[in-house]
This record gives sequence, structure tokens and C-alpha cells, in this order.
Amino acid sequence: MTQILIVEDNADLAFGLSTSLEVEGYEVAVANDGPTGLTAARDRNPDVIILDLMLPGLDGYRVLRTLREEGREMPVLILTARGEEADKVLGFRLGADDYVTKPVGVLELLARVNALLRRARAPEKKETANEKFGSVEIIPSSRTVLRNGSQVALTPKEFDLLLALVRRRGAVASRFELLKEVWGHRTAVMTRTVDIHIRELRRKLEDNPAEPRHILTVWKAGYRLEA
Amino acid sequence: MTQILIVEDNADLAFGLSTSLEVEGYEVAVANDGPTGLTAARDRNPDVIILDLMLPGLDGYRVLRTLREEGREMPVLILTARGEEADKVLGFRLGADDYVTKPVGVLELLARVNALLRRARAPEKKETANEKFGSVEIIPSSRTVLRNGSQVALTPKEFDLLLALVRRRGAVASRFELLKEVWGHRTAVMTRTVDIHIRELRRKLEDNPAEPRHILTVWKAGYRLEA
DNA sequence: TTCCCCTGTACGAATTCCGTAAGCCCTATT
DNA sequence: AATAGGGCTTACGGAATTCGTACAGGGGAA
Repeated sequence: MTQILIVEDNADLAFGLSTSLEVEGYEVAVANDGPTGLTAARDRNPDVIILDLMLPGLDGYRVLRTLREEGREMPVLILTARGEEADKVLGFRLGADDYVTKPVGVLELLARVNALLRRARAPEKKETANEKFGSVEIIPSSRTVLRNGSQVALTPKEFDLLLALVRRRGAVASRFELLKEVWGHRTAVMTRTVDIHIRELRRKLEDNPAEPRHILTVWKAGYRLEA
Repeated sequence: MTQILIVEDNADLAFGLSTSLEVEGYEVAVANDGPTGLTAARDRNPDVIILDLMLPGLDGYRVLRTLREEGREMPVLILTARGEEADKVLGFRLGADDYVTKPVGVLELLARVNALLRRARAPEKKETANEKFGSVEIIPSSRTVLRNGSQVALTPKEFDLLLALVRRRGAVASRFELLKEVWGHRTAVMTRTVDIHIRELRRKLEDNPAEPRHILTVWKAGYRLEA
């Protein structure tokens, strides 16, 4: 979940902003003064900070400078009423990533936050990490699967299905969900397609396919992957 | 040397900007219309683009969109007289990193460009070092490939394709990604172009092209280079 | 010329379908 | 309450079809 921290002493503005951001699917925290904002930034390590400059206790410049001196590199968007060029230049020099002057439309602000997130997250590349269950290891980036260290040849559909199961871990995945996720939104034709591919996965990955210990059937519900 | 491309039809403004940027130690190129700007962006691969929206030939939105569709991810700062929120939102949605409304102070613009550069360069441009797999050695700086120590003649496209594969190492590269990275745009067209060039690479680099050991096919997914 | 990219064809892997067997759940009957 | 049977769900093995990739040759452009 992407976390955004708003450091802003105007409660109304902070509330409006946080609501808009939450609607967009972000998790938002609000701090009303400088010291609280600094602590929150340290504790929560948010993905973006929206920072007011005029704050009680500790002004925004100081908050920003302190964070950067501590080596925290999350994007910071300064949102303030001070529109002098000198202020902006100072803000950027202290390590801000964007500087917006009030008043500003919510849509523009959202767009700017998204732009910062896109840029900051690009290198990270939230690739699905390698997963393991039992003696099986899954490496999504190369689409390979190892069992007891040696490679197992899975067909594309088999691999995608396995991935879909793994992503759910212990939870039940219905045939319909799996169909939708692996085969794409095709009509709800009753087919045994999922079953068949499950069988193949068991055959290739289970020690005893007749008594699966990882890829389990949940009667009337679907399948479940158990570590 | 950090390269900045200015795409701006107002010659005076472009000149003033480029002078200021050069004083700051940047290498600046200027394009006066859309098509020229697009070509320059492709050829020079600048570190930042300052893009006007109202341009002769091809407007800034289109230039930006085309670049992003081609997979070019350099930061783009839109500099324009159009200050409507809808314009800004559109700009960001097309992949802009900043949006500045004329008139703007040179200092602010410099600060914003610097902020973009700082963020974009953080992951440190990994200059593709010499790479090896099997008995093949790749020297990107001279666009040369050696096999068992002797030079192999690759065509430009073949070399670019090989480079794209090498950059991913063990990970799967889809045909679409490769098309985007090596050929640029040309999306949506179902073609065997990638396949054909892969075949050439195998023919020239694999010991037994019929059973490739390095340039592997991943069914339904793409290709993968295995050391 | 060399290089690039398209079209057409063939091969083979992968997916899906079918019929049948086995398993589970519910319920009615003793 | 225990149990046996019916109905529905899932598993299996093989066969047919679909679909993706490899290969060959040729036209077009730089």
C-alpha cells in the first residue's frame, strides 16, 4: 500500500486532501505541526510527503533539511502559500521534488503526486519476489521453477496458474477466479480446464500427486496452496 | 556531460534558456518544432527534456506520448503558457514529470530541472559494462561482439537486440518489450520481426543454433538470455 | 550491395475436449 | 443414530485441435 504523509497545520485543507488521496487508493497520514511531521516521516517512512512550509513548532524547510540530512530520500512536495521565486529555489535546494503554490486544484496535486510516485518507484520495480513452498521454488522474473534445486519444465499456463495460486497463499482460489486471472475474462463456461492444469502441476511438483500436500482441493470452493 | 533538450518554437525564449543552462554547465540542444524535437530526443537521448506544448508540426502532448510509448523514460518538464488544470492533468497523465506555466523565473526553472536530474540519476546510470555469456563477449562501447576471441559481424538491429537481452540477464523479455526497446513504437503490429533477428543471433552466436543454450525461447512469454 | 522486414509454410508444443472412474456430501431409510 | 444410496464434484488418461515458433525466400530501402 502506498503511504502518503501530509504535514499541514490547516486542518480543513489537510482533511480535504487526505480524503481525495484516500479515494485514489492511497493510505494517508496527517501531521499538524513540524515536530509531529518529522517524527511521522521517520516512523512511517511514507512514499511521498506533502509538506507545508509555515508550520507550528518547526518550519517546513527545517523538516525537509533534517530528513535529507538523515539520508531519507522519499519524494517531498512542498505545498505552500509562499510563491516567491526565492522561496521555491530554496525549497528545491534543500531537496524538494516539487513546489506547488496554494491555491491549487486537487486534480493537479494528485497528478503531481502520481508523477513523483511513478518516478520514485520505477527503479524499485516491485517484481514479484521469489516464492517458496515445500521443496519448490518459483522465480517469476525468469519464469522458472525449481524442485529440490533442479529445474522443472512448466508450460506457460501451468506457470501462470501456479503464480496465481502462490499469490493467494493459504487462501482459497475459486475456479472462476483462476479462469479470470490466468485465462482472461472469458465467459463462465463450465469447463474442466482449471482442473486439468492443476493435475499437471501436482504431477510435476508434488511428491505424491495422488495425495497432494501443497496444491489442495477445497470441495465446492476451489483450490488452495499450502506451504 | 548532462544533456538537456529544449523543444520550443519561440527562439528568444529558447536562446535565453539555453544560455542559462549552459552557464550552469549543461550541454544544451534546441529544437524549434515538434518533429525535430522528437527526432532529437531519439537521437541524443538527453537527460532532461524541456517541452513546449504549442509547437509547429506536432504538438508537445504528442511528442511526449510518442516518446513514452517508445519506452523512453527520461524526465520531461512541460513549459507552456497553457495553465488550465485540465491541461496540467493531461500532461502528467501522458508521463510528464513537471509542468510549469509561463512566465517563470529562470532560477525556478533551473531548480526544477536540477530536482528532476537528482531524482532521475539517483539509481546511477549503469553504463553497460562489457558482458559475457558462454564463449561470447560483448563490448558495448565499440559495438563489437567476440566469439571465442574472434569478432562476429552483427547488424545494428542484431546488436541492439542482443544488448536488450543482455541487460535483462536471466529474466524473460517479451517480444513486445523488445520491439519497444529496439525498434521503438511500431506496437500493435503482430510481426515476426523479433523472431527473425533472434534466429540470426542464434545462427551467429550459438554453437548449435538448432538447440540454443544461451538465447532461449520461453513459450508464450518471450526470450531469455542464459549465461 | 547489405540489411531489414514481410509473407507463406511446416513443425511441434500446448491446450482443450471427451469419456470414464473415483471421491465427497447430503439425505432418507431402517 | 448409523448407514446406504443418489447426486454432484473432482480426478485421470488419451486424443484432437489450436496455437506459437522456426524456417525459407523475396521485395524494398538505405
